[in-house]
Amino acid sequence: MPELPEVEAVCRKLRGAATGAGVVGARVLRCGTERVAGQAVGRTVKGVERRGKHILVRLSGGVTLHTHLRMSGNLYVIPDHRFHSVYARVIVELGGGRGIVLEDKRALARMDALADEEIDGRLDAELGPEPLGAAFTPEAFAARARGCRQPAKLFLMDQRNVAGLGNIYAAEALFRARIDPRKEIGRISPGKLRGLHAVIVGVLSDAVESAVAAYAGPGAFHSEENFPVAVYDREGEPCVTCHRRIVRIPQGGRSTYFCPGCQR
DNA sequence: AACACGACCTGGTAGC
DNA sequence: TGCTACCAGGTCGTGT
Repeated sequence: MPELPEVEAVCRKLRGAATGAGVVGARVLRCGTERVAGQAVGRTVKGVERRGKHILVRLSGGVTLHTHLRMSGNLYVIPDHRFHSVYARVIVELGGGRGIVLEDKRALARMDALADEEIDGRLDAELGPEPLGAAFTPEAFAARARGCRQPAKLFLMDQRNVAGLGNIYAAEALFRARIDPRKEIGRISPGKLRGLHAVIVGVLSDAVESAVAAYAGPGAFHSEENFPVAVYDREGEPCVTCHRRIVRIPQGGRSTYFCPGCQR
């Protein structure tokens, strides 16, 4: 599920619920990383930050709980750490009996405990600018794209170019910008590239709002009631603009959806 | 260096 | 109804 907007919703909820709480224990269920227990206990939650799709729970003493939800993870506070879903993978026990639970049906999500500098340095090296941050300017985006041979969709999915876009919002942004996902990013006109930059910001801003509104914690993640998806998972349906059928093609081992009429 | 592809995991569902 | 096959909002490691 989680791309930047959903991860942002998770972070905001977690920040409100966990900031100030003390960590009194940690249990790694099924599999996971043992360092969480060793490094986190006895510290206090100072805050929760997001970088791309990564969640950073800042603890006292310069330690960060780093979580990536991958495809199907979720992270939220439960009132009693003894009562958790069968899909819980890590439980961080908080003072007062509450708990932060990392939950994932597919067991792909990861949590680890690291020194602040270590995780910050790693993410800074791996990730491009925050698309909703000041560093994500049209000029920086164009500079990154210049000379690049990647198809537009793969370029957007690459976290080194923009941090936080995934399969859905990359497809939606390309639809709004009317760009064929197969088109080499370096061959897109400056005007269209500027338009793409703008719709990335627009799509993600809209999606953050709807994700925050829709995200309840356990279970419900979906923001599609609020965020209208034009092409994603709509193979064969008529395009909302030109009524041609949406098609699905494989790209980088994933499904890309687009309108062959509008996106050129 | 750039790309394709399988691996990681398990659940949901379309189709027979 | 029951089984199978395929698909999944992400990333990493390996091989070409």
